[in-house]
Amino acid sequence: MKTMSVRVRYAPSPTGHLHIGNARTALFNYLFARKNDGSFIVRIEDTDTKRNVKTGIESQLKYLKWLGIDWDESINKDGGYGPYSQLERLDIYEKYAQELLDRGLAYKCYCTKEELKQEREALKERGEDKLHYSRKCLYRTDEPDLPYTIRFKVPKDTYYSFNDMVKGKVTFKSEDVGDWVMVKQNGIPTYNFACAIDDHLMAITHVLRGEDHITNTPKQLMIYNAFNWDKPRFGHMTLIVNEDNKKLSKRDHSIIQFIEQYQTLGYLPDALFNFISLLGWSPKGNKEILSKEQLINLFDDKQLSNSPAKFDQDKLAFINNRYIKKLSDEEAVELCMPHLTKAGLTNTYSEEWIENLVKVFKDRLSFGAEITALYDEFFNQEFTLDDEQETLLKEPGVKETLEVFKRLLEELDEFNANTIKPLINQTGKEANAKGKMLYMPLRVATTAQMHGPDLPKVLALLGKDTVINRLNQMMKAL
RNA sequence: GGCCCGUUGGAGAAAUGGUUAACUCACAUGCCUUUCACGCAUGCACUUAUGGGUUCGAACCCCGUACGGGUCACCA
Repeated sequence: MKTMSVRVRYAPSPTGHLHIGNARTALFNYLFARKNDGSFIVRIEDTDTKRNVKTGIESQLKYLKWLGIDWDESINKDGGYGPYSQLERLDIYEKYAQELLDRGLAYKCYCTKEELKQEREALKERGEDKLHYSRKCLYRTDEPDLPYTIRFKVPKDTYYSFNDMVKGKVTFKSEDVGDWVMVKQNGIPTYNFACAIDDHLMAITHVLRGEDHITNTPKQLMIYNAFNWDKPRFGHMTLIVNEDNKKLSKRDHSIIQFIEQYQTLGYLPDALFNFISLLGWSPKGNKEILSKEQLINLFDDKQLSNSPAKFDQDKLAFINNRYIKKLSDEEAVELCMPHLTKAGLTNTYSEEWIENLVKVFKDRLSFGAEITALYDEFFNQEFTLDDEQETLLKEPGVKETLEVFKRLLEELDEFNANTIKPLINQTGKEANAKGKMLYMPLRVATTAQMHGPDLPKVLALLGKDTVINRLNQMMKAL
Protein backbone atom coordinates (compact mmCIF):
# COMPACT_ATOMS: atom_id res chain seq x y z
CA MET A 1 0.00 0.00 0.00
CA LYS A 2 1.31 3.36 -0.96
CA THR A 3 1.23 5.78 1.90
CA MET A 4 0.55 9.33 0.93
CA SER A 5 2.65 11.92 2.60
CA VAL A 6 0.83 13.93 5.20
CA ARG A 7 -0.33 17.35 4.12
CA VAL A 8 -2.22 19.59 6.49
CA ARG A 9 -3.24 23.20 6.36
CA TYR A 10 -4.11 26.14 8.48
CA ALA A 11 -6.65 28.29 6.66
CA PRO A 12 -7.19 31.64 8.29
CA SER A 13 -9.42 34.36 7.00
CA PRO A 14 -7.55 37.63 7.08
CA THR A 15 -10.13 39.46 9.12
CA GLY A 16 -7.82 40.52 11.90
CA HIS A 17 -4.93 39.60 14.09
CA LEU A 18 -3.95 36.08 15.01
CA HIS A 19 -6.36 34.89 17.66
CA ILE A 20 -5.47 32.40 20.34
CA GLY A 21 -7.96 29.87 19.00
CA ASN A 22 -6.62 30.12 15.47
CA ALA A 23 -3.11 29.94 16.77
CA ARG A 24 -4.05 26.71 18.48
CA THR A 25 -5.45 25.26 15.26
CA ALA A 26 -2.31 26.30 13.41
CA LEU A 27 -0.10 24.89 16.12
CA PHE A 28 -1.66 21.45 16.16
CA ASN A 29 -1.61 21.20 12.41
CA TYR A 30 2.01 22.21 12.54
CA LEU A 31 2.82 19.65 15.21
CA PHE A 32 0.99 16.97 13.28
CA ALA A 33 2.85 17.80 10.07
CA ARG A 34 6.26 17.90 11.70
CA LYS A 35 5.66 14.74 13.66
CA ASN A 36 4.72 12.87 10.49
CA ASP A 37 7.34 14.41 8.22
CA GLY A 38 4.54 16.05 6.31
CA SER A 39 3.87 19.49 4.93
CA PHE A 40 2.21 22.37 6.69
CA ILE A 41 0.38 24.74 4.40
CA VAL A 42 -1.08 28.15 5.13
CA ARG A 43 -3.97 28.93 2.85
CA ILE A 44 -5.66 32.30 2.97
CA GLU A 45 -9.44 32.10 2.96
CA ASP A 46 -10.33 35.59 1.90
CA THR A 47 -13.69 34.95 0.27
CA ASP A 48 -15.49 37.30 2.62
CA THR A 49 -14.36 40.43 0.88
CA LYS A 50 -16.30 42.67 3.24
CA ARG A 51 -14.56 41.50 6.34
CA ASN A 52 -11.06 41.28 4.95
CA VAL A 53 -8.63 43.59 6.62
CA LYS A 54 -5.78 45.02 4.61
CA THR A 55 -3.09 44.04 7.09
CA GLY A 56 -4.79 40.78 8.02
CA ILE A 57 -2.67 38.38 6.04
CA GLU A 58 0.56 40.03 6.96
CA SER A 59 -0.36 40.06 10.62
CA GLN A 60 -1.43 36.42 10.65
CA LEU A 61 1.84 35.31 9.13
CA LYS A 62 3.90 37.58 11.31
CA TYR A 63 2.58 36.21 14.56
CA LEU A 64 2.63 32.64 13.34
CA LYS A 65 6.29 33.13 12.71
CA TRP A 66 6.76 34.83 16.05
CA LEU A 67 5.30 31.78 17.74
CA GLY A 68 7.76 29.58 15.91
CA ILE A 69 5.27 28.09 13.49
CA ASP A 70 6.85 28.02 10.06
CA TRP A 71 5.14 26.78 6.94
CA ASP A 72 6.19 24.81 3.90
CA GLU A 73 3.78 26.36 1.45
CA SER A 74 1.82 29.58 1.37
CA ILE A 75 1.29 32.78 -0.58
CA ASN A 76 4.95 33.62 -0.21
CA LYS A 77 6.29 30.10 -0.69
CA ASP A 78 5.02 28.14 -3.63
CA GLY A 79 4.93 24.39 -3.35
CA GLY A 80 3.25 23.68 -6.66
CA TYR A 81 -0.28 23.71 -5.32
CA GLY A 82 -0.95 27.42 -5.57
CA PRO A 83 -2.30 29.95 -5.69
CA TYR A 84 -2.66 29.95 -1.93
CA SER A 85 -5.25 32.63 -1.50
CA GLN A 86 -8.79 31.87 -2.54
CA LEU A 87 -9.50 35.12 -4.34
CA GLU A 88 -6.82 34.08 -6.80
CA ARG A 89 -8.56 30.78 -7.43
CA LEU A 90 -11.96 32.03 -8.53
CA ASP A 91 -11.66 30.54 -12.01
CA ILE A 92 -11.11 27.13 -10.43
CA TYR A 93 -14.25 27.29 -8.31
CA GLU A 94 -16.23 28.58 -11.25
CA LYS A 95 -15.32 25.56 -13.28
CA TYR A 96 -16.41 23.12 -10.61
CA ALA A 97 -19.58 25.04 -9.87
CA GLN A 98 -20.49 24.95 -13.54
CA GLU A 99 -19.94 21.23 -13.60
CA LEU A 100 -22.32 20.68 -10.70
CA LEU A 101 -24.84 22.92 -12.41
CA ASP A 102 -24.52 20.97 -15.64
CA ARG A 103 -24.95 17.68 -13.87
CA GLY A 104 -28.02 18.88 -12.04
CA LEU A 105 -26.39 18.62 -8.63
CA ALA A 106 -26.69 22.32 -8.04
CA TYR A 107 -29.08 25.03 -9.12
CA LYS A 108 -29.38 28.78 -9.40
CA CYS A 109 -31.38 30.57 -6.76
CA TYR A 110 -32.81 33.99 -7.46
CA CYS A 111 -34.30 34.62 -4.06
CA THR A 112 -33.36 37.86 -2.41
CA LYS A 113 -32.01 38.08 1.07
CA GLU A 114 -35.25 39.65 2.23
CA GLU A 115 -37.32 36.84 0.79
CA LEU A 116 -35.13 34.26 2.47
CA LYS A 117 -35.29 36.04 5.74
CA GLN A 118 -39.08 36.18 5.61
CA GLU A 119 -39.24 32.54 4.67
CA ARG A 120 -37.12 31.61 7.62
CA GLU A 121 -39.09 33.70 10.03
CA ALA A 122 -42.32 32.17 8.87
CA LEU A 123 -40.90 28.71 9.51
CA LYS A 124 -39.77 29.75 12.91
CA GLU A 125 -43.18 31.13 13.76
CA ARG A 126 -44.80 27.88 12.84
CA GLY A 127 -42.44 26.20 15.27
CA GLU A 128 -40.57 24.23 12.64
CA ASP A 129 -37.35 22.57 13.74
CA LYS A 130 -35.67 22.77 10.41
CA LEU A 131 -35.37 26.23 9.00
CA HIS A 132 -34.26 25.06 5.59
CA TYR A 133 -34.59 26.77 2.29
CA SER A 134 -37.85 25.96 0.55
CA ARG A 135 -36.16 24.97 -2.70
CA LYS A 136 -38.56 27.01 -4.66
CA CYS A 137 -35.91 28.01 -7.20
CA LEU A 138 -35.05 24.37 -7.80
CA TYR A 139 -38.28 24.03 -9.71
CA ARG A 140 -37.91 27.18 -11.75
CA THR A 141 -37.70 26.61 -15.45
CA ASP A 142 -36.95 30.13 -16.61
CA GLU A 143 -33.58 31.82 -16.44
CA PRO A 144 -34.34 35.42 -15.57
CA ASP A 145 -31.65 38.03 -15.91
CA LEU A 146 -31.33 38.52 -12.20
CA PRO A 147 -28.54 38.11 -9.73
CA TYR A 148 -28.40 34.59 -8.37
CA THR A 149 -26.59 32.35 -5.98
CA ILE A 150 -25.76 28.73 -6.68
CA ARG A 151 -27.12 26.25 -4.21
CA PHE A 152 -26.05 22.69 -3.70
CA LYS A 153 -28.92 20.28 -4.06
CA VAL A 154 -28.70 18.16 -0.97
CA PRO A 155 -29.47 14.50 -1.77
CA LYS A 156 -32.37 12.73 -0.12
CA ASP A 157 -32.00 10.16 2.63
CA THR A 158 -28.25 10.13 2.70
CA TYR A 159 -26.08 9.61 5.73
CA TYR A 160 -22.79 11.42 6.10
CA SER A 161 -20.49 9.60 8.44
CA PHE A 162 -16.88 10.17 9.12
CA ASN A 163 -14.44 8.79 11.58
CA ASP A 164 -13.35 11.86 13.44
CA MET A 165 -9.78 11.82 14.76
CA VAL A 166 -11.00 13.26 18.03
CA LYS A 167 -14.66 12.38 18.41
CA GLY A 168 -14.81 8.99 16.77
CA LYS A 169 -17.67 8.16 14.46
CA VAL A 170 -19.94 11.11 13.77
CA THR A 171 -23.00 10.91 11.56
CA PHE A 172 -25.25 13.53 10.02
CA LYS A 173 -28.40 12.97 7.99
CA SER A 174 -28.95 14.85 4.78
CA GLU A 175 -32.43 15.84 5.92
CA ASP A 176 -30.78 17.95 8.61
CA VAL A 177 -28.98 20.05 6.05
CA GLY A 178 -30.77 22.50 3.81
CA ASP A 179 -29.69 23.34 0.28
CA TRP A 180 -26.76 25.54 1.02
CA VAL A 181 -25.23 28.33 -0.96
CA MET A 182 -22.04 27.32 -2.78
CA VAL A 183 -21.49 30.48 -4.74
CA LYS A 184 -22.60 33.90 -3.61
CA GLN A 185 -24.31 36.48 -5.76
CA ASN A 186 -20.99 38.20 -6.31
CA GLY A 187 -19.59 35.04 -7.87
CA ILE A 188 -17.32 34.27 -4.94
CA PRO A 189 -17.67 30.81 -3.40
CA THR A 190 -18.73 30.30 0.19
CA TYR A 191 -16.45 28.72 2.71
CA ASN A 192 -17.77 25.16 2.47
CA PHE A 193 -17.44 25.00 -1.29
CA ALA A 194 -14.04 26.62 -1.65
CA CYS A 195 -12.65 24.72 1.29
CA ALA A 196 -13.56 21.30 -0.09
CA ILE A 197 -12.26 22.11 -3.56
CA ASP A 198 -9.01 23.48 -2.25
CA ASP A 199 -8.41 20.71 0.23
CA HIS A 200 -8.78 18.23 -2.57
CA LEU A 201 -6.68 20.12 -5.08
CA MET A 202 -3.99 20.79 -2.53
CA ALA A 203 -3.92 17.11 -1.62
CA ILE A 204 -4.72 17.76 2.00
CA THR A 205 -4.75 14.48 3.90
CA HIS A 206 -5.93 15.60 7.33
CA VAL A 207 -8.24 18.42 8.27
CA LEU A 208 -7.67 19.39 11.88
CA ARG A 209 -9.85 22.26 12.95
CA GLY A 210 -12.07 23.54 15.73
CA GLU A 211 -15.23 21.80 16.78
CA ASP A 212 -17.28 24.75 15.61
CA HIS A 213 -16.68 23.37 12.13
CA ILE A 214 -18.14 19.97 12.79
CA THR A 215 -21.52 20.79 11.29
CA ASN A 216 -19.76 22.05 8.15
CA THR A 217 -18.28 18.65 7.56
CA PRO A 218 -21.36 17.03 5.99
CA LYS A 219 -21.58 19.88 3.49
CA GLN A 220 -18.00 19.40 2.49
CA LEU A 221 -18.52 15.67 2.31
CA MET A 222 -21.29 16.32 -0.20
CA ILE A 223 -18.78 18.00 -2.48
CA TYR A 224 -16.31 15.14 -2.20
CA ASN A 225 -19.11 12.71 -3.02
CA ALA A 226 -20.35 14.76 -5.95
CA PHE A 227 -16.93 14.66 -7.58
CA ASN A 228 -16.10 11.22 -6.32
CA TRP A 229 -12.96 12.44 -4.61
CA ASP A 230 -11.05 10.75 -1.84
CA LYS A 231 -11.83 12.38 1.46
CA PRO A 232 -9.28 13.62 3.92
CA ARG A 233 -9.38 12.50 7.51
CA PHE A 234 -11.24 15.01 9.68
CA GLY A 235 -10.48 15.87 13.26
CA HIS A 236 -12.41 18.37 15.32
CA MET A 237 -10.60 19.75 18.31
CA THR A 238 -12.54 20.92 21.31
CA LEU A 239 -13.20 24.57 21.70
CA ILE A 240 -11.26 26.76 24.03
CA VAL A 241 -13.60 28.12 26.67
CA ASN A 242 -13.32 30.87 29.25
CA GLU A 243 -13.93 30.66 32.99
CA ASP A 244 -17.67 30.61 32.27
CA ASN A 245 -17.28 27.66 29.90
CA LYS A 246 -18.19 29.80 26.96
CA LYS A 247 -16.42 29.71 23.64
CA LEU A 248 -13.85 32.45 23.49
CA SER A 249 -15.48 35.36 21.77
CA LYS A 250 -13.55 38.30 20.54
CA ARG A 251 -15.56 40.61 22.71
CA ASP A 252 -14.72 38.71 25.85
CA HIS A 253 -12.30 40.80 27.85
CA SER A 254 -11.71 38.37 30.70
CA ILE A 255 -9.05 36.71 28.58
CA ILE A 256 -6.44 38.27 26.37
CA GLN A 257 -7.14 36.81 22.97
CA PHE A 258 -4.63 37.97 20.44
CA ILE A 259 -1.10 36.76 20.11
CA GLU A 260 0.05 40.27 19.42
CA GLN A 261 -1.14 41.34 22.85
CA TYR A 262 0.85 38.61 24.50
CA GLN A 263 3.93 39.73 22.69
CA THR A 264 3.31 43.30 23.77
CA LEU A 265 2.84 42.29 27.38
CA GLY A 266 6.15 40.49 27.45
CA TYR A 267 5.22 36.88 27.07
CA LEU A 268 7.78 34.63 25.45
CA PRO A 269 6.95 32.84 22.20
CA ASP A 270 8.26 29.49 23.39
CA ALA A 271 6.20 29.73 26.54
CA LEU A 272 3.08 30.59 24.61
CA PHE A 273 3.74 27.76 22.19
CA ASN A 274 4.06 25.43 25.15
CA PHE A 275 0.94 26.73 26.84
CA ILE A 276 -1.21 26.58 23.72
CA SER A 277 -0.10 23.03 23.05
CA LEU A 278 -1.72 22.08 26.34
CA LEU A 279 -5.08 23.47 25.28
CA GLY A 280 -7.09 20.41 24.37
CA TRP A 281 -4.16 18.08 24.24
CA SER A 282 -1.96 16.44 26.82
CA PRO A 283 1.41 14.83 26.49
CA LYS A 284 2.15 11.37 27.76
CA GLY A 285 4.34 11.45 30.79
CA ASN A 286 4.53 13.89 33.64
CA LYS A 287 6.31 16.82 32.07
CA GLU A 288 4.42 19.86 30.92
CA ILE A 289 7.24 22.29 30.32
CA LEU A 290 8.26 21.25 26.85
CA SER A 291 10.19 22.78 24.00
CA LYS A 292 8.88 22.87 20.47
CA GLU A 293 11.13 19.98 19.53
CA GLN A 294 9.95 17.92 22.47
CA LEU A 295 6.35 18.67 21.62
CA ILE A 296 6.84 17.60 18.03
CA ASN A 297 8.38 14.42 19.27
CA LEU A 298 5.67 13.70 21.79
CA PHE A 299 2.76 14.74 19.64
CA ASP A 300 0.12 12.10 19.19
CA ASP A 301 -3.31 12.92 17.86
CA LYS A 302 -4.79 10.19 20.05
CA GLN A 303 -4.09 12.45 23.00
CA LEU A 304 -6.36 15.15 21.66
CA SER A 305 -9.01 15.74 24.29
CA ASN A 306 -12.70 15.56 23.56
CA SER A 307 -13.93 17.78 26.33
CA PRO A 308 -13.56 21.56 26.18
CA ALA A 309 -10.22 23.14 27.05
CA LYS A 310 -10.47 25.78 29.71
CA PHE A 311 -8.13 28.70 29.33
CA ASP A 312 -6.25 28.54 32.61
CA GLN A 313 -4.60 31.88 33.22
CA ASP A 314 -2.75 30.68 36.32
CA LYS A 315 -1.13 28.01 34.27
CA LEU A 316 -0.10 30.47 31.58
CA ALA A 317 1.49 32.65 34.25
CA PHE A 318 3.29 29.65 35.68
CA ILE A 319 4.59 28.48 32.33
CA ASN A 320 5.72 31.90 31.21
CA ASN A 321 7.47 32.41 34.52
CA ARG A 322 9.36 29.16 34.01
CA TYR A 323 10.60 30.42 30.66
CA ILE A 324 11.49 33.86 32.01
CA LYS A 325 13.58 32.25 34.74
CA LYS A 326 15.63 30.54 32.08
CA LEU A 327 16.45 33.86 30.44
CA SER A 328 19.84 35.44 30.92
CA ASP A 329 19.89 38.68 32.90
CA GLU A 330 20.43 40.61 29.70
CA GLU A 331 17.47 38.97 28.01
CA ALA A 332 15.27 39.63 31.01
CA VAL A 333 16.24 43.29 30.99
CA GLU A 334 15.45 43.46 27.31
CA LEU A 335 12.06 41.89 27.91
CA CYS A 336 11.17 44.38 30.62
CA MET A 337 12.72 47.46 29.10
CA PRO A 338 9.78 48.65 26.99
CA HIS A 339 7.56 48.62 30.06
CA LEU A 340 10.06 50.33 32.26
CA THR A 341 10.51 52.99 29.64
CA LYS A 342 6.80 53.40 29.22
CA ALA A 343 6.40 53.85 32.97
CA GLY A 344 9.07 56.54 32.89
CA LEU A 345 11.46 54.66 35.14
CA THR A 346 14.36 54.88 32.76
CA ASN A 347 14.35 58.63 33.30
CA THR A 348 14.34 58.32 37.06
CA TYR A 349 16.92 55.62 37.56
CA SER A 350 20.33 54.71 36.28
CA GLU A 351 20.86 51.88 33.88
CA GLU A 352 22.57 49.91 36.60
CA TRP A 353 19.69 50.39 38.99
CA ILE A 354 17.21 49.21 36.38
CA GLU A 355 19.29 46.14 35.67
CA ASN A 356 19.42 45.28 39.33
CA LEU A 357 15.69 45.75 39.62
CA VAL A 358 15.07 43.23 36.86
CA LYS A 359 17.59 40.78 38.29
CA VAL A 360 15.96 40.90 41.69
CA PHE A 361 12.47 40.29 40.37
CA LYS A 362 13.23 38.03 37.43
CA ASP A 363 12.33 34.84 39.24
CA ARG A 364 8.89 36.00 40.19
CA LEU A 365 7.93 37.66 36.95
CA SER A 366 4.96 36.13 35.09
CA PHE A 367 5.36 38.43 32.11
CA GLY A 368 7.46 41.42 31.15
CA ALA A 369 4.94 44.15 31.85
CA GLU A 370 4.52 42.87 35.37
CA ILE A 371 7.82 44.46 36.28
CA THR A 372 6.17 47.83 36.74
CA ALA A 373 3.55 46.38 39.07
CA LEU A 374 6.30 44.82 41.14
CA TYR A 375 8.16 48.07 41.10
CA ASP A 376 5.13 49.91 42.40
CA GLU A 377 4.57 47.33 45.06
CA PHE A 378 8.02 47.73 46.50
CA PHE A 379 9.20 51.19 45.63
CA ASN A 380 6.28 53.36 44.78
CA GLN A 381 3.66 52.51 47.34
CA GLU A 382 2.23 54.62 50.08
CA PHE A 383 4.30 53.45 52.95
CA THR A 384 1.67 52.14 55.34
CA LEU A 385 1.28 48.93 57.29
CA ASP A 386 -1.63 46.57 57.63
CA ASP A 387 -2.72 44.98 60.91
CA GLU A 388 -0.62 41.90 60.53
CA GLN A 389 2.50 43.93 59.87
CA GLU A 390 1.82 46.27 62.77
CA THR A 391 1.34 43.38 65.14
CA LEU A 392 4.68 42.02 64.08
CA LEU A 393 6.49 45.28 64.73
CA LYS A 394 4.96 45.50 68.19
CA GLU A 395 6.54 42.24 69.25
CA PRO A 396 8.99 42.64 72.11
CA GLY A 397 12.55 43.41 71.04
CA VAL A 398 11.64 44.55 67.58
CA LYS A 399 12.20 48.22 68.25
CA GLU A 400 15.69 47.48 69.49
CA THR A 401 16.42 45.40 66.43
CA LEU A 402 15.39 48.25 64.18
CA GLU A 403 17.49 50.72 66.17
CA VAL A 404 20.58 48.62 65.90
CA PHE A 405 20.08 48.11 62.22
CA LYS A 406 19.56 51.80 61.59
CA ARG A 407 22.68 52.72 63.54
CA LEU A 408 24.79 50.24 61.60
CA LEU A 409 23.38 51.46 58.30
CA GLU A 410 24.13 55.08 59.09
CA GLU A 411 27.77 54.21 59.54
CA LEU A 412 27.86 52.47 56.19
CA ASP A 413 29.62 54.20 53.32
CA GLU A 414 29.22 51.73 50.49
CA PHE A 415 25.51 51.00 50.37
CA ASN A 416 24.98 47.84 48.32
CA ALA A 417 23.71 44.30 48.72
CA ASN A 418 27.13 42.94 49.59
CA THR A 419 27.72 45.43 52.36
CA ILE A 420 24.18 45.30 53.73
CA LYS A 421 24.07 41.56 54.16
CA PRO A 422 26.75 41.40 56.93
CA LEU A 423 25.01 44.23 58.73
CA ILE A 424 21.85 42.18 58.99
CA ASN A 425 23.87 39.40 60.56
CA GLN A 426 25.53 41.83 62.93
CA THR A 427 22.17 43.30 63.85
CA GLY A 428 21.05 39.83 64.76
CA LYS A 429 23.96 39.38 67.09
CA GLU A 430 23.74 42.76 68.77
CA ALA A 431 19.98 42.75 69.16
CA ASN A 432 19.85 39.08 69.95
CA ALA A 433 17.37 38.35 67.20
CA LYS A 434 17.52 35.58 64.66
CA GLY A 435 15.75 33.86 61.81
CA LYS A 436 12.29 35.03 61.18
CA MET A 437 12.31 37.57 64.00
CA LEU A 438 15.33 39.20 62.50
CA TYR A 439 14.37 39.37 58.86
CA MET A 440 10.67 39.91 59.12
CA PRO A 441 10.77 43.11 61.19
CA LEU A 442 13.51 44.54 59.00
CA ARG A 443 11.60 43.70 55.87
CA VAL A 444 8.31 45.07 57.12
CA ALA A 445 9.84 48.25 58.50
CA THR A 446 11.66 49.02 55.28
CA THR A 447 9.32 47.71 52.57
CA ALA A 448 5.92 47.36 54.23
CA GLN A 449 5.80 43.83 52.84
CA MET A 450 5.79 40.50 54.61
CA HIS A 451 7.46 38.72 51.75
CA GLY A 452 9.74 39.62 48.93
CA PRO A 453 12.99 38.92 47.19
CA ASP A 454 16.38 38.83 48.85
CA LEU A 455 16.29 41.63 51.43
CA PRO A 456 19.77 43.11 51.03
CA LYS A 457 19.17 43.48 47.31
CA VAL A 458 15.84 45.17 47.81
CA LEU A 459 17.35 47.55 50.33
CA ALA A 460 20.17 48.36 47.97
CA LEU A 461 17.61 49.28 45.35
CA LEU A 462 15.69 51.45 47.79
CA GLY A 463 18.78 53.41 48.63
CA LYS A 464 20.26 54.49 51.91
CA ASP A 465 18.17 57.62 52.46
CA THR A 466 14.85 55.94 51.86
CA VAL A 467 15.71 53.00 54.07
CA ILE A 468 16.81 55.19 56.95
CA ASN A 469 13.81 57.49 56.60
CA ARG A 470 11.47 54.56 56.66
CA LEU A 471 13.17 53.10 59.72
CA ASN A 472 12.85 56.44 61.50
CA GLN A 473 9.22 56.69 60.59
CA MET A 474 8.52 53.21 61.88
CA MET A 475 10.38 53.63 65.13
CA LYS A 476 8.57 56.84 65.87
CA ALA A 477 5.29 55.03 65.60
CA LEU A 478 6.31 52.29 67.99
C1' G B 1 -36.56 24.06 19.06
C1' G B 2 -33.68 20.34 15.50
C1' C B 3 -28.91 18.29 14.90
C1' C B 4 -23.91 17.43 16.95
C1' C B 5 -20.56 17.21 21.14
C1' G B 6 -19.30 17.07 26.20
C1' U B 7 -19.67 16.20 32.04
C1' U B 8 -13.18 12.90 36.30
C1' G B 9 -10.42 16.93 42.90
C1' G B 10 -10.35 24.33 43.90
C1' A B 11 -8.34 24.49 38.21
C1' G B 12 -6.16 21.92 33.88
C1' A B 13 -6.00 16.83 32.84
C1' A B 14 -4.44 11.10 32.47
C1' A B 15 -6.32 6.44 32.71
C1' U B 16 -11.22 3.52 27.25
C1' G B 17 -13.25 -3.54 31.40
C1' G B 18 -9.14 -5.71 36.16
C1' U B 19 -4.68 -3.86 42.37
C1' U B 20 -4.60 2.10 46.86
C1' A B 21 -8.13 7.00 39.88
C1' A B 22 -1.37 9.32 36.85
C1' C B 23 0.61 14.05 36.22
C1' U B 24 0.56 19.68 36.30
C1' C B 25 -1.20 24.34 38.51
C1' A B 26 -3.16 26.33 42.99
C1' C B 27 -3.41 25.51 48.23
C1' A B 28 -1.46 23.49 53.04
C1' U B 29 2.45 21.48 56.02
C1' G B 30 7.60 20.10 56.84
C1' C B 31 12.93 20.39 55.62
C1' C B 32 16.75 23.65 53.82
C1' U B 33 19.00 28.72 53.35
C1' U B 34 19.47 32.92 60.19
C1' U B 35 13.62 35.95 56.68
C1' C B 36 10.82 35.37 52.17
C1' A B 37 11.37 33.12 47.63
C1' C B 38 13.77 29.03 45.09
C1' G B 39 14.52 23.83 45.78
C1' C B 40 13.16 19.22 48.02
C1' A B 41 9.47 16.20 50.60
C1' U B 42 4.51 15.26 52.13
C1' G B 43 -0.83 16.06 52.08
C1' C B 44 -5.14 17.26 49.05
C1' A B 45 -11.21 12.72 44.42
C1' C B 46 -14.22 7.10 51.10
C1' U B 47 -14.48 8.05 44.03
C1' U B 48 -15.18 9.63 38.09
C1' A B 49 -22.87 14.72 36.89
C1' U B 50 -27.10 11.43 38.05
C1' G B 51 -30.51 6.94 37.81
C1' G B 52 -30.78 2.16 35.79
C1' G B 53 -28.62 -2.00 32.85
C1' U B 54 -24.65 -5.52 30.88
C1' U B 55 -20.42 -8.07 33.45
C1' C B 56 -17.06 -12.23 38.05
C1' G B 57 -15.48 -7.04 37.63
C1' A B 58 -17.04 -0.23 34.77
C1' A B 59 -14.61 6.34 35.13
C1' C B 60 -14.33 3.30 30.81
C1' C B 61 -19.83 -0.57 27.25
C1' C B 62 -25.63 0.26 26.72
C1' C B 63 -30.25 3.11 27.92
C1' G B 64 -32.63 7.21 30.38
C1' U B 65 -32.35 12.02 33.15
C1' A B 66 -30.01 16.63 34.41
C1' C B 67 -26.62 20.25 33.32
C1' G B 68 -23.03 22.69 29.96
C1' G B 69 -21.42 23.88 25.07
C1' G B 70 -21.37 24.15 19.58
C1' U B 71 -24.21 24.80 15.18
C1' C B 72 -28.43 25.84 12.28
C1' A B 73 -25.88 32.93 7.11
C1' C B 74 -25.14 35.03 0.01
C1' C B 75 -19.19 34.50 7.87
C1' A B 76 -15.23 31.64 7.92
